[in-house]
Amino acid sequence: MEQNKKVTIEDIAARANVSKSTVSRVLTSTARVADDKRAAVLQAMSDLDYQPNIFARGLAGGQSMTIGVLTQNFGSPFYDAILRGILQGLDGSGYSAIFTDGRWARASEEEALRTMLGRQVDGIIVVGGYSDGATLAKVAAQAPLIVVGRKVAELADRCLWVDNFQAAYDATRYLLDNGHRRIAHIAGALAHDDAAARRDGYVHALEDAGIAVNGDWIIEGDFLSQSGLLAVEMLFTRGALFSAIFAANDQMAAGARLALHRRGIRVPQDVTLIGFDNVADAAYMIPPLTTVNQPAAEMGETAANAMLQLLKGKAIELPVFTTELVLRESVARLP
Amino acid sequence: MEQNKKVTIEDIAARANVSKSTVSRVLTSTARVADDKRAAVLQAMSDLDYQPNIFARGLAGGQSMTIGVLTQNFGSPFYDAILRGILQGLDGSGYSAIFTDGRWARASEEEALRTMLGRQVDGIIVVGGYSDGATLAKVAAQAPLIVVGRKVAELADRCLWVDNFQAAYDATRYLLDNGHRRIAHIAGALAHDDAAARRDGYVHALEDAGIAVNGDWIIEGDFLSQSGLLAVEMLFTRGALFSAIFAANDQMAAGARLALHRRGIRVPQDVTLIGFDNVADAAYMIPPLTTVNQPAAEMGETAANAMLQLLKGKAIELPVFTTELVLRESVARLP
DNA sequence: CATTTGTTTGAAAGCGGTTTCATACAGGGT
DNA sequence: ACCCTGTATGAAACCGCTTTCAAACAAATG
Repeated sequence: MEQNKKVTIEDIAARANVSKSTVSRVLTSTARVADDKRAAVLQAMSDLDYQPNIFARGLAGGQSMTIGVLTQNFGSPFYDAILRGILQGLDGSGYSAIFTDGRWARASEEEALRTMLGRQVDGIIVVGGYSDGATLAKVAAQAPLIVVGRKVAELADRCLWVDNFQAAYDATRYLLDNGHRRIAHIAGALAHDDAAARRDGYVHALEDAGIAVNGDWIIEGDFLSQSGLLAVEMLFTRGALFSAIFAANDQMAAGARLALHRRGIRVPQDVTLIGFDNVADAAYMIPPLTTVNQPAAEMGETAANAMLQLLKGKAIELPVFTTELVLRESVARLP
Repeated sequence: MEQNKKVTIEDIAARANVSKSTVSRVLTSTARVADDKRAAVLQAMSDLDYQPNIFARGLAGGQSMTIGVLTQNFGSPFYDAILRGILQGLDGSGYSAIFTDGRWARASEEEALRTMLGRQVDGIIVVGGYSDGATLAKVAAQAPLIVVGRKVAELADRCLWVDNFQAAYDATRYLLDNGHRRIAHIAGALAHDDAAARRDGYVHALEDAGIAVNGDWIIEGDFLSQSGLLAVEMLFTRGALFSAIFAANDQMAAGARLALHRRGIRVPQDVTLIGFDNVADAAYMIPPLTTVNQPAAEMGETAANAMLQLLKGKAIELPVFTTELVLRESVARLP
């Protein structure tokens, strides 16, 4: 059952009465091969259930047919959606993805990048992360690089991102339009550019509406549910009398929701809640959460396709992804 | 910035005044090397920032230092937790993981397995999936194989699983102990062994309690939230007067929860709800969901470690993972 | 018919490591 | 001294495929 140990190109060559070279040629279709020989080779390959050895190929051709994906915090709904999109986009291309987890720590990220390079990946897709522009630029010099979910100044044309500032501004604006004036914000880890941009969007929307921003009403979380819960507790401790909360992501919104629930505060009748990301679960929160949609899977897929283009040596033009507010049931209109 | 194109073993050899062979020896530590030469080699390697070429190594040594992970439905919270565990377990071992998504379709699964084998992965970890035992056994003959989250008869000693029957039995039993007699079940896709086992556990618990099982009260879902919602609608359509619902996973429980919410039915005051998996979000549902915990990340990590053992040629002894009921706030005690 | 041009094909040289095998050398024993 | 062992090292073969290079042959040109 396993003596089919290794069928090599040579076996195929022998069976088809041609040389290795010819077999290789039909394999890579880099040169014209007479129809009959090509047929013979193909036949032999299927007869012997031939499977080219990726390593030999990689060694000789310099192509690994592998693209490395650096992700953070594997298992978070938003990033996973991006990853799924990447896998989807790579599907059928002959390229496989190898994942490494940077865990939101600069050191492991750089380590991960090194490993990938050492594995001769043909390209690298970086999803989020903290690694600085200079580091990424250096990596980009060694292999095609695409950054998704983040904007890096040094690599602007290789980044796939959404305008977090504008999205947060719009979300806040929506709250204002619904009559809310006392709006608290649960920010993400502010070391994140995304988190900072969202906070800024919130701040500017308030300012533009002529509302004084109260620093006490902005609590920094870490994007995890627990921090959303804690943030609400903190707000109460500070005596904040808010009518609405804008959370920088859905998970924190869920945490906030629970904190409110524990105090018997109804959403949206007593307090309005709005999230960010539109992860799958948001639609099943109680009540279903109004949130800002980021087309995560689509971004991942686009990243993969762009990478494929890059590998073919073509130029790429990255689209700007737009967010949109998904209206559900967690926002109340104030009289 | 990128002319360090390729530092090869030969460069190291030259710089350290030794032969390729010696360099290789210190690289793989397969043979004794004089201390001074070893030092010289090490020095040269760090001087030149040497990074061995994985492909050359794989070709020559037959080791790819890669382990393939076949997953399903990338992005589902439960499976992602397992994947995270795998990554964690592999960390620092020198092995990297390459992921492929089987999408819960037999055909793509087999396709994925083929690709992995073609990529000469050193081992394969299968997470869930439908592929039948015979297929997996065949794969196992070609590379070390570990199956997690599923029990395959042909490969019993290579499977990491939890006793779904017992877990479901216990969960149902818990409901019974709390005075519930009218318990509905939202099953997973029954083509899944897991889903079937959970359903059976539910059925047996009822029978053992002398309660007649009503087929109308068992609705088959597909493990996604939406199906949980639909299931509840279906139950109402069928006129089921249940006091509790046991959902085969947390996502369907969330869907069910929303359906109840829409009808103004309170949980747990009016209807009790219990889930399965204990995904991260379960603790943040409204109310926090009582559910069966499966140590997903731990299972993943164990799978990775077991794989590492297998690759070292050691025998493995897979632990049996136990589930436990996580008591939260979605279950009410009936008088 | 000789010569040029073009196309298909095979031989052979890598790609960068690992591993076998033989050699050189240092000790040990008698 | 002489032979036997044992060990560190280098030379060379090899892993399976890609790719250059040149040869062989066919067709086209004058």
